[in-house]
Amino acid sequence: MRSGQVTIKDIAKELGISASTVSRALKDHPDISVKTKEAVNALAKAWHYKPNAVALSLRNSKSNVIGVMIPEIVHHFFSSVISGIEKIAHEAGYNVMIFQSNESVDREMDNTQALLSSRVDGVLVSMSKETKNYDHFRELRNNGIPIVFFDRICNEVSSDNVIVDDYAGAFSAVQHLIESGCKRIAHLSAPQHMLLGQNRLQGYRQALIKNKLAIDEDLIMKCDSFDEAKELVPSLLSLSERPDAIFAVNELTAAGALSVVKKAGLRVPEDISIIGFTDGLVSRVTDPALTTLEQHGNEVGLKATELLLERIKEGHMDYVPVTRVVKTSLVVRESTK
Amino acid sequence: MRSGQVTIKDIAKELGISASTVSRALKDHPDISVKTKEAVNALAKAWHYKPNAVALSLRNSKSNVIGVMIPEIVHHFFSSVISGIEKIAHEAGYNVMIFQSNESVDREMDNTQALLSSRVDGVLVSMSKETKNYDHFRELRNNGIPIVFFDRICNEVSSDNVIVDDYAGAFSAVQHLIESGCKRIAHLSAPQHMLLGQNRLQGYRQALIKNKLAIDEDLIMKCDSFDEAKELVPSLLSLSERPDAIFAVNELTAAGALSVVKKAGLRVPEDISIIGFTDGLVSRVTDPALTTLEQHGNEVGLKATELLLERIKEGHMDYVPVTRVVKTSLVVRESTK
DNA sequence: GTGAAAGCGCTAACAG
DNA sequence: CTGTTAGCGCTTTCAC
Repeated sequence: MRSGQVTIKDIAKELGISASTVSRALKDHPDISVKTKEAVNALAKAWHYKPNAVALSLRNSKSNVIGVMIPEIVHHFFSSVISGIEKIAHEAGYNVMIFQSNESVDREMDNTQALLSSRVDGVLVSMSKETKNYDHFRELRNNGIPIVFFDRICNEVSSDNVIVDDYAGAFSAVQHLIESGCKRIAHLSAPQHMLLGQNRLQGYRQALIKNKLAIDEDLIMKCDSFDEAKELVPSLLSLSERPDAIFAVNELTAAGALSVVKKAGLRVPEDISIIGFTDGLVSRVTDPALTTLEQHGNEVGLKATELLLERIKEGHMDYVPVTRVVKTSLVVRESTK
Repeated sequence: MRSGQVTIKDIAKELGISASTVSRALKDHPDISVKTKEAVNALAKAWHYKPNAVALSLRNSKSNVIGVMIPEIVHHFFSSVISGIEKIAHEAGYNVMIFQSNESVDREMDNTQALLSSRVDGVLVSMSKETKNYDHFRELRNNGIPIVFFDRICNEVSSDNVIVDDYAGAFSAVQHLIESGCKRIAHLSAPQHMLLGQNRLQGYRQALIKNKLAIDEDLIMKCDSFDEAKELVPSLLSLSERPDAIFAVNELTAAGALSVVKKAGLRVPEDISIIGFTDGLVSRVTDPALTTLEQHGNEVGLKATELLLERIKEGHMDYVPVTRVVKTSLVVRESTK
């Protein structure tokens, strides 16, 4: 067996013909005689010939690879996005390269260099929490590499976005709580420098306003993890007028809140209703199971990839960016009335 | 701005020198004059020159890419493995390409073709449940591409493996139950055509035997999902001599069992202890929180990648395969005594 | 119908 | 110290 994989040249030599003829035969070029084609194809098959994608990339200045940069893979939302990306990409003949930023801008910038070096045809990005400077993203654009941001998007770089409808989702969550009779609804929120955090808080506020309920700033606090909920929710419960519902910015926070509420001897949902934005399967297994807003990560991945592949196909960078929105859906389980 | 990215040629032309000089200057070759080096580096920086990894791959017959093929990304265990892979790979200057099989052999074979075409330097694989024929993996090997299997390994192909110590993990889980006073321990198991399923069952059996407890086949059933647990566990509880402990093959199954047990009015862990193999964060949020066997997916990814990179470095295929084992650890929470 | 040559970007051997 | 050449694998004019 040759060292390395079989090349067109190997086949050409064996058959006593030229490499170009083999190349044409393999792609069924009309000029080539049936006899030659058959011989070439037979040998290619017998020898397990696989076109060298690297050589093709170089020749065509097209790698058929898309890069994905996310904060962390170990996060149900992101892994479902990747799953969607991988599906669409492979259907279209693209391979997917993964880069984690681990919420660090430095890693993000490093990764961008790797993305640039790899000559990926396009990039899907969800920014790190730390990112405040966007030059590295601009550099991708400047090099003709289209970007689609998803979830954690970046308004400062002209590029396409796919986002979850955080505002509407939050609004509908709170609306649901209100319709079931809740009046004092607390919000455990994400940091406000993230668009996502702002939008969810806005949805919360607007739902209260629309229903003519007072907004009590004491009922709003930055709290977005299981442990933080364990730490901070007790203070909510000891308010003179304690809340009768909690809207949490993600499901783990909701689960933390649930656990605190139960430990305090309060019933869910009778005394306090709880609802969370979801990104995992935690909500199904808590007791009671949590009512949530399904974020459809998979869908986000699909949409973002479709958009990116379109941009790649267009082949130029002077397009008008669009923002596509994936709707959340309310999944009512047992933690709300 | 040029179309496409800056090349060595662009820099050479601008500076009126040859491409090879630029190449050498960029890698600080001792032959090149300081003046030239400075000029080249300055321009390279100003023009944001990035070496074209595709051209390098072609020239060196080395892509610096490793391929990862897993059943599903949306699975906490697998995403933590990928996270470990990505970390080590990027530290070593490798990029990571992701391929999902979705538990389908056909996709697995397709993906293998893509892996071959992409000229990846090595592959990390966790097999699909469906895979019974291993020729596609052999083809990778035959083409000089080292494989490291992890978790769902394949004994029929001569290659390295990294596995979780399912046997010892199961053994220690059951031992823990026995030490806390349980005598009738049920096992909700994975399908037995999977090595993992066999090993966990064996660990269970051996722990019982070692402790001179009877093995009751009625207490062993194939049941490895949340929904299946909801469906099948009631029959366990209605046995004339009902179990006083349940050892589940994964955490979602354990969570399902927990939910059934509680609905039946039994207390956990007083009446029935529950323990599960873990791969996620579900165990922390159930009530009571589940005692589990931590599988250290991240560690599996690290180890597998280290091994693969070693093989790639060795640069030949006549090595003696090794199997590395990642130990599980017992995390005692509230669902056992 | 088929072959020769050139080029994608880069580097290493060989020449000066 | 620097340039020329050739080649990694493939395709695509341009010849014949």
